[in-house]
Parts: sequence; C-alpha cells; structure tokens
Amino acid sequence: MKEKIYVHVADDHKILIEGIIAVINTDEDIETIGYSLNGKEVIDWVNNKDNKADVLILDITMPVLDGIEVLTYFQQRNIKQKVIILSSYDDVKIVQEMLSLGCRGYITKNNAGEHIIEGIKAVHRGEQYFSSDLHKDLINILSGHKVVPEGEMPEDKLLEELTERELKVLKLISKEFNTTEIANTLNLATSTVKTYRKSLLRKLKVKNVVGLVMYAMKHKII
Amino acid sequence: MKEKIYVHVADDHKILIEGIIAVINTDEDIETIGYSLNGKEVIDWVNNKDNKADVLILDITMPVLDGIEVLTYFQQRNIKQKVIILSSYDDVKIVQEMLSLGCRGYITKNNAGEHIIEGIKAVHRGEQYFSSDLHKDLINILSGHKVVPEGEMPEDKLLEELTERELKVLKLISKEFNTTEIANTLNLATSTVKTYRKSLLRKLKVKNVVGLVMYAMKHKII
DNA sequence: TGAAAATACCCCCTTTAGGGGGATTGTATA
DNA sequence: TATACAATCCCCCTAAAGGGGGTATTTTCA
Repeated sequence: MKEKIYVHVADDHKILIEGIIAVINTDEDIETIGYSLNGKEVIDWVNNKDNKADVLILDITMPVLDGIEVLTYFQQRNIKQKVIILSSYDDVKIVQEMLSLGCRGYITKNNAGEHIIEGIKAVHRGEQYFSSDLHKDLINILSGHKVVPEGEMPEDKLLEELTERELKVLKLISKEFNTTEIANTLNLATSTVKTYRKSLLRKLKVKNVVGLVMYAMKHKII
Repeated sequence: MKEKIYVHVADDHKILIEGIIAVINTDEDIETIGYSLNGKEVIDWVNNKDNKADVLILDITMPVLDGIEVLTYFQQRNIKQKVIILSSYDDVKIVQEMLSLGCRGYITKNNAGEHIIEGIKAVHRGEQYFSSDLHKDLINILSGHKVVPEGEMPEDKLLEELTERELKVLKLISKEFNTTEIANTLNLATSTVKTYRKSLLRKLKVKNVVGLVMYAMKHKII
C-alpha cells in the first residue's frame, strides 16, 4: 500500500476549509491533517514537532498573518512543507509574487474542486502545479513571448516591479499624503520623494497620481 | 415525516459550494438542489418551472451578475424564494443594504459552518437570521440608537449629493484626464471645470484628487 | 411665484505635481 | 572585480491643482 500524502489547510473561511476537506477526502491517497484559520495558526502548526503534513493549502487573504507573510516565514526558515496557494485572484502578477516567495502551486478558488487533488499530488512529487486558467499565461511569461488573450492588454506584464521604497510612497500617496507629508513620514528629503513619484509614474505607465491610485486599488496595495 | 427544505446555492467559488453542500447535507431536514456559479445562472434557475427550492444561499461577489443585482431582480418580480446572503464582509453597512434589498438572512463566511443550517431553518420558518458577530450591531441599528464603534465616522451619510455635472467631471478625473482635457471633452471653460473640482473636494470632504479617485472606486462610479 | 440649487464663467494667488536632467552612496551578484 | 540597481539627494523649469473670492443665467420645486 502506498504512503499517504498528509495535507494541512489554512483559510479564514471555515466553510471553505470544510469544502476542501470534503473534496480531498474523496481521494484515498490523501488525508487532511488539521486546519488553520489564520497565518498565526499556520506558523504554530509548522513549529509543532508532531506535525507530519507534507503539503499546505494556503489562502492569501487571512487575518492576523496573511499568506504572503506565512510564505516569507517559510522561506526564511527553510521549511520543508510544500505550499499550494489557494486564491481568489486569477492574476498572473500575484502568481509571480507567490512563486518568488517559494510556493509550489497556485490554484484559483474558481476551479479548486477539479484541480486540488491533482495539484496536491503534483507538488508532492516535487513538481509545480497551476490551475489551468493560469497555465497559458504562465507559459507565456516563462517562455517570454506573450500571446495576448484577445481584446485584453497584458498591462501588468509590461510593468516593471516596484521597489520597497516606491511601494511605501505609493501607499502614502493613496492616503492623500502630499510629497512633503510623505517626506516627513519617511524621514526623507522632498526631493527624494519626488524622485520616487516620478519613477512610479514611469514604471506603472500612468499619466498622473490618479493612475497611481487606480493601480494601487486594483492591485490591493491599499 | 417532516417536509424537507430545499436549498439552492450560488457562489462563484465551486469549492465553497462544495463545502456548503457538505455541511447542509449533514442535516436530514435540508436538501441541496443544484447550484449556480454566477448571478445569471441564478436568474435562469429561478425562472425554471421545475425549480422547487425554498431557500437560496447567495454570495455577494459573483461574476456576470452579482448578488445585489440578483436581489434587485428578485425584488422587482416578487420572487417567493427566501434569500440568505453569504458574504465575506462582516460589515453592518452591507447588511443594511442587503436587508433593504429584501434578503432574509446574512451569514459571514467566517462562521458559516456553524450557522448555516440554523439560518436556513430560521428563514424557512419566516424569521430573519444573522450570524452572531453581526447581531449586536444590528440590534443597535434597528433599535435606532447606534453605538458608533469608536473612532469611526458614518462617512457616507454626511456627504452632500453630487450633481450630474460634478459626477461627470469625477468620472473623467478618474480616467486620468486633467482639467483642460475635461473642459474640452465637456465643452466647458477650464474655469468651470476648476469650479467643479473644488466643489467635489468640498462635498466629498477629501484633501485632493487622490481622495476623489478613492471615493469613485469605493462607490463604483468608475 | 419665489427661493434654492445647478450650471457656467471670471479673477488672483499659492502650493503641488511632474518633466528632465545629474550625482552619490552602498550592496548584491554575476 | 565590474556592473547593476536601490536609495538618497540636488538643480531648473513648466503645468496643474487647489484656495478664496465673485457674477450671471437657468432650472427645479415647494
């Protein structure tokens, strides 16, 4: 008899956890072993000696500590468990971010039911797994030549990544802070903040502060 | 033997539907009867002669048609099925809106597992049902004397209404148009547009264009 | 019918944003 | 070790936003 795969599920919506467990348990090779309702619980779980899970299903948006923070923690301590992100966002940008934080799979909640078992098995084998909607986009990115999914601009694709400082400035801009106020908040010269504003406009390819705020809202930076 | 309660579930995340069905089916008095992945499917379902569901579990955020639009449709045609909103938002403001649109219950996804069966039975009996987190807030509201959750302003209520012209200017601002471009688009003098900008800032009580855009996005003006 | 509100325009003035350069550190990494 | 890039600051200049007034129509509606 084959060794079972043990899975831990983390999501702030209990009902969703119940759904995932119900689906997972239909497969005889996989067994769920506990769940967490926030990132703090995940950290506690991973630090527990008795924990014998192989794969972690992790939601991005959670209270206390979110999925990003959990992944960062995992990365810093070199945690062995493999992580599959379960997310509402079917957004390549976010997938990229999660990948850079070391997750092994990314499944959208839309089609989790069909893909989750397949995904768990794949990452347990050491492969990467992405639910199909994302697949083609990712292939495009990884292979460099992007096939535009007709009628849509691959806007995000073209955008340069923001640095930590730029991100902070963007967040403060979104709080209606002006350049002087941002400078005071971050203990910088106004000239520095102006430089960041200019690079934000350039990198995000927008005309003015309005475009910056729209970007920030769309990408849930605020 | 008691008559069963038939329930239809609508949510854009299939996995969540599976969770709900799994929970609901643990109760022998309730049976799930189909599901919808978006508002359009709900409308189609309700217009189907064979549909014999009594209660609809409805997510707010869905593609094609969202929960609000579905409730509006129900209200306009006097649909007999009782609706329980299943939402991520634990926000009294939203509960109020849903209530005004005729929903009978409101359960947050956080504690859906524990309350959904109770909720279904309650609304089927003709009662209203709210998951407990919201209960005390709602009692405050319905009893008239609202205990403001310290530090928060009931912002929207205080805002003056925008005129048609102001709204148009706001929409164009949100498209990254500057004053001159707005003036040209609307065939107005730039001075006129400046006047509207000023009254927008005053009416919406925000500091600058960033606040205007945030307001526009929050209220889905754009 | 009369007051209020919406629409449209004007003035002056200050502050802020944005465009286009350039420079210096320090760190990471190929 | 060379190079790239983040982070920090500077200059000059123009464009745009915003603050504070004012005026004249027209529309709305109690």
